[in-house]
Amino acid sequence: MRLTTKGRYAVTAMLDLALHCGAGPVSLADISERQGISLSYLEQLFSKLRREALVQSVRGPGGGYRLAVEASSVSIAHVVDAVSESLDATKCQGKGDCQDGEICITHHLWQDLSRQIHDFLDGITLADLVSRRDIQNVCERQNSRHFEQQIACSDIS
Amino acid sequence: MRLTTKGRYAVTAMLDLALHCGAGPVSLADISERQGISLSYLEQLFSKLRREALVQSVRGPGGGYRLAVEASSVSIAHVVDAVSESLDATKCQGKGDCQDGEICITHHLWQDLSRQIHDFLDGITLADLVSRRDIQNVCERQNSRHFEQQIACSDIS
DNA sequence: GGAATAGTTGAGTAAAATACTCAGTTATTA
DNA sequence: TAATAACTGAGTATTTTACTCAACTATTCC
Repeated sequence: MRLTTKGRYAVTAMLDLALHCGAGPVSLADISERQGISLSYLEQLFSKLRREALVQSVRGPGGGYRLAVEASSVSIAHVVDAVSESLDATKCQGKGDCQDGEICITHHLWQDLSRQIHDFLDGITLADLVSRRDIQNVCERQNSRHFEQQIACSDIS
Repeated sequence: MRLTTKGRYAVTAMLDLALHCGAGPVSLADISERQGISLSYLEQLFSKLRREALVQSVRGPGGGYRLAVEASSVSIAHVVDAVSESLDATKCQGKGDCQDGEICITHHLWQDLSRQIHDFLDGITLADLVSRRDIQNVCERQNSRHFEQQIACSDIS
């Protein structure tokens, strides 16, 4: 199992999208600047997020991305999964052939851990995060650095 | 955060130790054979486990390793930690300087997840695993492949 | 005392994954 | 038609993983 920059970036970008979706599509350039993620890397991640039907794209000037479904329907587990970071902690990806085709001695332990992590992240949606005070604070600080696109985080329902 | 082969191997080896500690020290060669882990790699891992005072070594013929403390006092979190796999899911290792010296928008989420994982693995000890029926079954199968060292898993209290 | 055993240490390394960059294309709008 | 911004695929530097190898030290048994 691994939760690295890729999964973290995907969640960060999706949350940025959810926080700024009040005024039409959000461009990757904006997300890149606000969240400090390379534009080219975002393009790769959003390619996967779009294939998983988590976001919709709008091309051309003024275009960008918007959530394909409501923020309250997007779980963090789904986002991490979409960029193909496995939340599975077992060696065998749950198949049970960890040691010479048979189950290894710690298989059930990692299986239990995987369930624990998945259940936790599946129980949190983007909407949950948007409504958190600590996250709104960080968002406002990020906005205040970019006057040209100052959309209050609290604009979003 | 990452939980890869390194952490899994460490837990597997420690569990093997706990399951076979009935008859004196257990050699890394035995663990290597039973669990399918390279001997040289085990040496590296046990070097760390010894520094963390989780195991004691006995040199010379008939030597090997034994648990330095009771199996009921060794949590899985401690073992994973000993081989320096971080269970922390944040980018900043909990410091809160994830984005240009300030907190990033998803910091608290990853912090919550880290606590979740840590609490889960800290609540499980080697003794807990030793007493699990499914693990005893796997252990017995592994033993039956090595007649020369057939010590029933159930020998251990 | 000498041989065998088994832990101890440090350096090195092949393979894989991560985290990107770059160059170019396509669709849309002003 | 020019500008914008999504889309795509190939390539690549860096890091990490998962080891190997070689040498050394301590202990036990004969």
